[in-house]
Amino acid sequence: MTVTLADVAARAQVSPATVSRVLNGNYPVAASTRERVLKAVDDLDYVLNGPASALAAATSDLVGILVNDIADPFFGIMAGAIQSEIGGPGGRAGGERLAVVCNTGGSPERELTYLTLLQRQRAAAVVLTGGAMEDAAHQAAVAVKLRKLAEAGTRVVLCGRPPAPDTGAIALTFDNRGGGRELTDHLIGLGHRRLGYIAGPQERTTTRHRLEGHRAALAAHGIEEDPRWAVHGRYDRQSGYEATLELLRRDPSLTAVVAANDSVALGACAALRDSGLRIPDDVSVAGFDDLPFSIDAVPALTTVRLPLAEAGARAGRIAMGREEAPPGGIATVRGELMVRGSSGGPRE
Amino acid sequence: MTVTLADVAARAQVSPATVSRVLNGNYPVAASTRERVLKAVDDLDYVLNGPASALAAATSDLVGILVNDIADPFFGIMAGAIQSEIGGPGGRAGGERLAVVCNTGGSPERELTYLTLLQRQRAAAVVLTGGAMEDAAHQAAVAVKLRKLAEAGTRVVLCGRPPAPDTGAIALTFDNRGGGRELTDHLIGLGHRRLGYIAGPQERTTTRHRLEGHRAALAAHGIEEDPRWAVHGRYDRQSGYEATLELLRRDPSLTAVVAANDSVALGACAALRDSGLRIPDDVSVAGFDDLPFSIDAVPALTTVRLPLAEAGARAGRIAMGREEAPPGGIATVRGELMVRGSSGGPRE
DNA sequence: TGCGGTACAGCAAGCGCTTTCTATGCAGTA
DNA sequence: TACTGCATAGAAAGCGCTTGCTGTACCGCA
Repeated sequence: MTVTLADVAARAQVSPATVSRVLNGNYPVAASTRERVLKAVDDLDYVLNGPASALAAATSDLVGILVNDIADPFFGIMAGAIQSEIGGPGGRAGGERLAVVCNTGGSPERELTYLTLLQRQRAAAVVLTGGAMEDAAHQAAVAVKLRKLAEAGTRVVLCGRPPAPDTGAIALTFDNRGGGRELTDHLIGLGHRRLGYIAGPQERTTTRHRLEGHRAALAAHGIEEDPRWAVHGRYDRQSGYEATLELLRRDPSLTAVVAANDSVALGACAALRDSGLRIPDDVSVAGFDDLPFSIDAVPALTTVRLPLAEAGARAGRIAMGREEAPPGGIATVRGELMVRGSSGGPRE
Repeated sequence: MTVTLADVAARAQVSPATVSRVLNGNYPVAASTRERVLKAVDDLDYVLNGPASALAAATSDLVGILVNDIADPFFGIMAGAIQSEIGGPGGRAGGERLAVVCNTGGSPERELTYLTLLQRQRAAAVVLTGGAMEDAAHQAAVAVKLRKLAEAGTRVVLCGRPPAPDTGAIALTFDNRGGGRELTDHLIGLGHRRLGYIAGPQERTTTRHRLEGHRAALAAHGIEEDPRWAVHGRYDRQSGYEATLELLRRDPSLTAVVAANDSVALGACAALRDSGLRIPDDVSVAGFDDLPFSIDAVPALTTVRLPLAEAGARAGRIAMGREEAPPGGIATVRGELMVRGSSGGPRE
């Protein structure tokens, strides 16, 4: 049937132990022997049995990356950066690792199940990306899992996600609150006083933090927020489109719309245009994240750039133990305000 | 240390065999015993050892999805659809599977390494998405691997990728040639005679097929292509921007630019605008794929819609054996021309 | 010449699970 | 009462690999 270590050993006239050592390169083997073994491996097209190896060595070369929505470039960019550092194939260092990304679709159950699955596989490391759900029970369940993983020797890193106290997880957190505040500060600075806000899904840390930043800016400038000015939706374009129409219906006098992210902002732009409003002359629009397409919006989107690739790369290195964890196990990654054409002074 | 099957067995006062049977549910176990076992599992927080299980059962619950660029929604959308059908957690059927996506970054070596890694893990199925590299040696190497995988019982499905003859792989192929042809037909129909083409990376089936479709349309209308009209680049926005400037430099009289995909088209739009040209009044632009953001371009992008999610879902079902393979193991998935604002008649 | 040291190579004991085969108990049947 | 058959449960043999420990040469040095 399939070729085993023993087959290779037989062909190379050595013991299985020697073959294993040649393959792992962690024990001295005479050059001539090594060559003989390698030749046999090649001749037989031998492929190591991963599960058997993992079982015997009590380690695995699997690294899991959890994302909320794999179809969203926000996660894709981070995942790509993480994966490239994990070394996967082609990465610089060490044994080859299977860096795999798992799509939770924003579902708490799936998140938990994936964690269990990775725990089952005795993953070498796990990176969780993006905002967390705020349901208390779920958070507790995740915390327990993370602690278990850490105890079992799996390195756990959070990238773009708030810290999980007492779990041993390293956190690279995005300063969503600060970014949101800066963005709204900018709009207020331009003279806006009536700002709509399209928030992301309820019960998500990212959603809440960005909204809090927005409100902090309003408060700092003594602007009282009208409850009609905030709408919740999903993190996608269509949601932005619908929410904007709703906002316009509720209060046509709005002069600016702040969106939870760039995709939502794009939908907002479309809705405004379809409503016969010019950007930014009639209404200013702002996004968040600065995804690649945002600069191509017309006008180009004012937004907050998050260093997704850099943060992902760093998370990947930390997960691989190739970079030291930040002091206290927590680092805050700041965004950068990108002022572009979609924001301008309010109409008269 | 970690809890094992034996620990659970001891606590439930049964043999390890019984615990295994309860967990796998493939053998009659008295209800009372089952409950006792389940309780013990719960009490001890037992988590199955994946590698051990895979070794003993000679099967694995891993399913691999290979993508060329995880940061590109083109792949993200397909991967998400595949994964949701694989069942991963939350999926409808059967035992939980770990659907993992692997990012090759378009590198042949990484593609091969990932295949080996998945082979090593004795993956239950593998789905390869997107265009293939056209290097003969590489294609042969991949073919060999795919055959090996198939022989070892791994189901192999190609999604949006040309068939791989004699490998036993099921192929769901996109009709890139037909789509490209239809798109250019449309532009020619509008009156264009001088069309620039921004192709994707060399040596990629997708690149070649789309370009062939374009040329077939030109030929069908008796238009002789000027060699200056085609430029190769990457599948991203920046590449589209640069290529468009180059195209404009080579021949300012072009009245239309056809891009290899939507991201490239977006870059093209930006370059045209920055060059003081209006779309579509001065130059028409067309993309390919119809990614979500394409409709938000200004003007909205004329493009070819590929049913990425549908194809992915189908590939996922086939990989899980939940849907029958198409006759002959090959199915062609057609695109649909989406005529929007970015294309219009040529300027005088 | 003899002995410690070094450099390899092999033996064999698991790693934690699955599964075949073999009990065992008890109900049903003759 | 004796026997067959079914429903469960357990014993034990691996699955293919890693690794601690045990040789066995052979070298250098005293």
